[in-house]
Amino acid sequence: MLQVAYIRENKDDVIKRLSIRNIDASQMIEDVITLDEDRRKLQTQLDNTLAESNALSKEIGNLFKTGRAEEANTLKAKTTQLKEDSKQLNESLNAKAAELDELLYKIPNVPHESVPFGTTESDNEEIHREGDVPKLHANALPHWELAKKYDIIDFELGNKITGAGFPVYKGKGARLQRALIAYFLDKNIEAGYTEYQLPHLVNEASGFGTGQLPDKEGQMYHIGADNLYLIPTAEVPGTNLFRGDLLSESELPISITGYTPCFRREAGSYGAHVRGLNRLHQFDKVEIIRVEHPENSYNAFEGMIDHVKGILEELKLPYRILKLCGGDVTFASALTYDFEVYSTAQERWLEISSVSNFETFQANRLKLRFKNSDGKTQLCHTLNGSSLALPRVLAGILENYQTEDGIQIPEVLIPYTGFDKI
RNA sequence: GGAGGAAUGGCAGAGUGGUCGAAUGCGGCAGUCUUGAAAACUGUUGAGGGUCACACCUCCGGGGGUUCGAAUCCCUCUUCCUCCGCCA
Repeated sequence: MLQVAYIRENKDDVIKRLSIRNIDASQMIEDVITLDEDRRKLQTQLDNTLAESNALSKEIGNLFKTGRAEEANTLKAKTTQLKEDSKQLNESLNAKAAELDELLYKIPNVPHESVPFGTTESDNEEIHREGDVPKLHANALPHWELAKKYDIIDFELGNKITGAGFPVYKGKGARLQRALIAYFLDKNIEAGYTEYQLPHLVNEASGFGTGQLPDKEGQMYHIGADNLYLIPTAEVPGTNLFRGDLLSESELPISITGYTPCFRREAGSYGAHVRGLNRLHQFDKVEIIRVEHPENSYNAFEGMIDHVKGILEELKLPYRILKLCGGDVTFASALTYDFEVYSTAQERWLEISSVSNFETFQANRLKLRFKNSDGKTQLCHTLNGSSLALPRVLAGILENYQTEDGIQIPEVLIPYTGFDKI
């Protein structure tokens, strides 16, 4: 959520930069400013009314104490009207504030100045490409065929016990999966991240904190009986760890990593290009999360990009990095780079990581602040990225490392798997 | 799941109807002393809104209520602790 004070002071700039997302926010911004003015006027009126009745109450107390009950009772009568006024003012104030909040929830983050204009993913800007696409043998298969051939992932079993999009990993498939998780976590720890094990269910307040609620409610699985949500990403519990905190400057930066399963409803997305591991309702992911000093957040962002690059290069997977255009950058993000691995057998790129700087957008909702060197409280910047999302990395490995007589295991993973071939 | 107790500032902990945004201790910050540091001493130290700055307003787990007035009384929710039951 953008800060009202920021909108007020940078009105034209906010409108201009939101236009990079291909939206005309001028009316919304005007409305925010008007609503905010109204809200402050009501607040002042309410404050004055309360001040008056506070003063009267104090006087009444004194009168009672000095035994002048009659005078006190006269004053009491005067408070009735004030009470009525403040009640009404309070109601209008709440209504106005709710209206303002509702509008603010609808305004996406202001993109970073480097974000290119664009309307769809075809306008994303490729900024880096690395690794050679292997030449596969004539009988090369897509990963869902390989999974069946080597009996390492069973999609039908998942259908039986849960439904589509809940694969069952078996034997070496399960071990490879576990190896990847351990390898990613170790790489992250080596880079200075602290490992966390996080809850897989979160409450409503957490959903609001990172921005999944109220807008994207339909993307999360909801447990009605307990009013909890299954996490769509470790970002939600991981970032909400710091909700409401007022940190000292010396506590920054905070860098954490965690492995969690992720649950996404992905309503309506069925078809050829979501086959196999390409899109699932449950998948595993290792996430990196940072809470940063605003002055350092873009350094941190670059560091996260280099870190993910390093992992992909060790795995020797061909990948590219896209800078997302205004139309594709997510609601809460100011700048997002996507990593994609080339799936040789499918002849297409698969997104395996998304690294974002949210600047103060999440921190404002989370009330995540720090005390700066001047002793002033200031919002932190939050960032996160996948390192990495498992299924598509697995798809990439299976497809790119396949040979006529089996699938090679990337060298760095062998110590984790305990075998070098499937 | 049943019975009881509790929730106060960064932490510990007092406060049971007005003078309480809140004693005291620890911690933090600044200063004195010191070559420097420690110790000691002195001062200072919650958050949000509002204002040019003051004033002023809100916040004692969340929400609601009683009262002229609530940290304090009532209702409700959440969380924690103790005991019992169940259990990986």
